[in-house]
Amino acid sequence: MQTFIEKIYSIASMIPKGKVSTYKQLAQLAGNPRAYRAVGSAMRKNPDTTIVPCHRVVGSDGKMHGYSGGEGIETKIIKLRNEGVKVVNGKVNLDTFLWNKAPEKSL
DNA sequence: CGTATGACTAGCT
DNA sequence: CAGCTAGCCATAC
Repeated sequence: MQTFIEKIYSIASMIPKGKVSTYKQLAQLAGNPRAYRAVGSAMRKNPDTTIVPCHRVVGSDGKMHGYSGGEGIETKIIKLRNEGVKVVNGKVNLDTFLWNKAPEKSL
């Protein structure tokens, strides 16, 4: 059993390209929907952005709160756009880019 | 073990 | 809509 944070890394690392997830979402998948605060701490201390695409993690409103890499938010937005995610007004349309942990086969 | 911090979220003004 | 407060959890010191 690793720390809660390590679990977060594992989940965050499996977020598909062109999709984003929220801190609360990760907390839920980790098993602690109330630990979204710890999720943010994990991202902040993230050991490697290459294995932990924290730039694909945004807030509940699709808004980004911070980023430890590059220029910070700026870099985060650029990375998302490079992944195909449209960032408008510094926010992401969760209705379109929110990562569904269970991609339904039909809709 | 207790205190302090943080990339959060929801509610109120 | 924007700004602030309170509640919340895990980690670091």
